[in-house]
Order: sequence, then structure tokens, then C-alpha cells
Amino acid sequence: MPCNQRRLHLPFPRLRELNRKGERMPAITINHAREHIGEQVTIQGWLYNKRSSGKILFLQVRDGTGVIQAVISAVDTSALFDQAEGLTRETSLVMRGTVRADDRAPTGCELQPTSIDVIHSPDVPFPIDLKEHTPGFLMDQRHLWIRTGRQVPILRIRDAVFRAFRQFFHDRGFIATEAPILTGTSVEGTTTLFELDYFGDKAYLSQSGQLYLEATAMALGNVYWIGPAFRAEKSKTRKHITEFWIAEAEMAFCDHAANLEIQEQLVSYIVDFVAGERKQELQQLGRDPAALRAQVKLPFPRIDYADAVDRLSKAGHDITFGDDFGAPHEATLAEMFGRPVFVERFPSAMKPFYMKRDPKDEARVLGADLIAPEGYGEIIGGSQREDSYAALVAHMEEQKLPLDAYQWYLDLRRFGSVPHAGFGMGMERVVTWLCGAAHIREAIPFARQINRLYP
RNA sequence: UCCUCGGUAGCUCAAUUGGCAGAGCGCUCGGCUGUUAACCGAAUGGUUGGAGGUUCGAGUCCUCCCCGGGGAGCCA
Repeated sequence: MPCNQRRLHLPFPRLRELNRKGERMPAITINHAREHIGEQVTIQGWLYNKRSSGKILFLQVRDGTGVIQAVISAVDTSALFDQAEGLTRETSLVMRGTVRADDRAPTGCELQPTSIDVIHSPDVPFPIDLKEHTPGFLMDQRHLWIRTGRQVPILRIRDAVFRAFRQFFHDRGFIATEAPILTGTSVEGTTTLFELDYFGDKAYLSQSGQLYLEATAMALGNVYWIGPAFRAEKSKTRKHITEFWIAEAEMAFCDHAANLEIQEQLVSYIVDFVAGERKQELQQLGRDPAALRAQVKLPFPRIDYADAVDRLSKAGHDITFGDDFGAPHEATLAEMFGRPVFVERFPSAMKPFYMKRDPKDEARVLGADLIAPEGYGEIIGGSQREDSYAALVAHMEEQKLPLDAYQWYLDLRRFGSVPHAGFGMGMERVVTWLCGAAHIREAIPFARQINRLYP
């Protein structure tokens, strides 16, 4: 689908487009105001800020797509001026007026209003001031914080990242599918799960849809989904939330090398898509769309785990073969390459049972992590899956997993097992990286953290 | 779970050696014809996270607890 068609916005019914004389003044969104210079329009939004200078008054109105400044002169329209002077922040309103080009406005245009209809006027001050606040306070007010400042562009970029992921796989003939959220067993056995009561039995919130996607891939071929994942780990870092959105793909008749190729194409596609559709939002966040595009030029470097350990060791890290990477190691690798980098062929002892062992070296797996630039950490974990029944059972016994609970999964290797591979991408980590955000909690509307379940 | 920093007005922060509880912002009122977190003036605003202790006297020192920020481990 060409880009210009994707950007088409179809009309839908909007409230209060008629002025008091009954003439239609079409409702527009603020991001399209520049296309309506000289026209009479309706803008529906909320008062973001107000400044007054005696006989001239400025209303900054936001509508989710942007902010426009309405200019009201007491000399020209004293009744409107008096009305506007009494408005408080976050009053919801409908403004009608003429769009005027003005170089003094950051967006190049302003509104000269002829009328303002107040929909609702708050009777207490809006809690989020236009100044510095502490993260704890802002997270307590998250339902209101998302209206302000950087939060709106971040959430608009999040939308584009999700859309790009789906578009990428849809365009390649993958089938969108779903995995269950409620499960009876752990996917990986080791990490902590949220447990709940299921009609007297124990059930768990899914930490990944992967095993189910493997089953679906054997039915449909190539599949993908974006779904929630839950980890009851008591992590307190800028990279962790307990409920996050995982984007997963699983491909039948696919090996490790092809798995990495599709991952790098995907990441490159997402960045390109976002840099195109959300250029303005990226710039509002201080991100350079061209620089992001340059970071994801194909192909991404691939380094062997042993090579990575070697490089880290030479860079001064205390790490030897067999150790897992921590955050400082990922940051150093990211700094060395300045772009996304695959670390592949980890020791099998540190990876889950479902990863296929490297036929050339049974002590290694055919899996890779993709490390994001700028210290944003691991954004993708993927692998070729073990397709041999005997090998899979052996791995599970090594890791002391209950074979009974995994009989359905073992069936996939009993009935027409094929080489297959897949991966999972942490959507909030991708959004955090693209937005240059300081913390993952800003990359999701309502973050769930170890000590935060409100709002 | 561990390490570390913090909790004072609605918000962001000061308070010297243990000696009268302060400012900016917001809200309200007044002023200002191009403001960009506007600016200027006035007024408002306090159980210093909680409990106990030391002291003539505790925001400040001690003990315990609660809450939050940052980080580690684990992971996406």
C-alpha cells in the first residue's frame, strides 16, 4: 500500500460543527490546521495553557494531535476576551474561528476564534503544573500526566510502532493469531509467574505466547501477534515493567540465519515507518529521524557470544565464557557498535530448553539477542527451536521440567516436526529507544511496576 | 531480594553547629496589546512520612517502621 493512501483520513461524525448561525464549520484536528489557512473551522480540545497580557490573550489548546494557539484581542472582541480570561487549564471546549498563518507560532499557524463553547470547566486546579515534577508524583497522576508534554508524542509513536510491526508481517503473508493469556504452565519454567485461582486450580498469567505460536505455526505456516506478557520479577530498573507487550513471530521451515534476517528487516522497517509517519513527534522529543534511520542500515552486525565475551573482557569487564550479560555489558556492546547488534550462539546452559543446539557445538544454542543502541538493552530474543522429540525431552529432563504439562508441546514434534524459528520483541523497549525516553514507564499508557498498580 | 539516595505548603525545593518554619510555582485578586513553563505586585497556604527516644530545646541526633527515586540481579 502506498504511503499516501495509508495517510488518508476518512471523515467521521464530529460534534458541534455548526456555528450559531447554523453554518457548517468543519471540525479539524490541530495537526492538519496548516492545511486550512484562511478557512473557518471548528477545533475540539482542551485548554493546555493560558497567557494574558492586558489587552491580548493567548489560549493554547490541545486535541491529542497537537497544540494550537488561539489569539484574542480585547479591543476587537471584548466579550470573547472576558469569557476566555475566566477559563482554567484542562477546560474542555469547542472553538470556532479562522486559521491564520503566523511566523511567530511554533507550528506556523494560529486560530483567531469567533466563539468558544465550554463543554466542562474544572472546579479544582489541574494537578500537573507546567514545570518539573518527581516521577513518583507523575506516576500517581498518570491518567492526567498522559495529556501533557512529551507523553502525547511518545504514545503516538507507540501507536506507529505497533502498526508497523503488524504491517510488516501482514505484507509478507504472515497470519495474525493469538496465544492464551491464562495458562496452566510456565513457558520457560524458571522466571516468576503471577499465580491466580482458576476454579480451584492454579493458573498463571502468560509470560510469553511463544510455545502456543509454535503450535499455530504448524497449522498456519508463518504467524505473528502482539500480546501482553507478565513477569512477577521484582525488578526495579528503567528497562522493566511487570506487564508489557510482546510482539512475537514464529516461522515454520525457517532456520537461525533466516530468523536473524527477518528480525533485522523488521527493526529497520519499524524505524523507517516511524521516522516517516511520526517525524514531527520524534523531533518534539529531540530525536533526529534521519539519525535513527542511519542506525538501522542493513545488515546488522552479528557477533558470536564467545567473541562478545572476548571484546568485553578486553574492554575491562570482569566476564568469562559461561557468564550471562548484565546491563553494563549490553551498554558497552551497544557503545562499541553504535547500532543494533546481534549476539548469537549463547552457551546452552544459560538458555531455555526449547532452543535448538548448534549441530557444530552442542554446548551452544542457535539463538540470538538483539541489543539496541544507546544502552536501551535487549529488544529481541529469538532462536531456532528444537525440532527433535528426543533432544527436546532430554533438554527438559536436564532442566527438571514436568513432562506431563508439556505433552501438547511435545506433540508438535511427534506429528510432522519441521525446522522452525521465531522471536519475541519487547514493544515498550523499542518505543523507549526510538523516543529516547529515560524510563520504560513512559512508553506505555499505564505502567505496571513492582510497587505500582494505581491508576 | 540486595545496594544507594531521599520524604518539609497542592507541586519543586531551602532551612548554618541542635536555637522563631522559608522561597519559587500553582490557585485567588490587581497590573500589563505578542505571550512561549510569560512577566510584575499582593494575598493564601504547615500534624516537617509514622511511632518511640536523647535534650532546656529536634525538620536537624538515635532506634524501629512505612513510602518513594536510582541501580543490581533476572529478563523483553
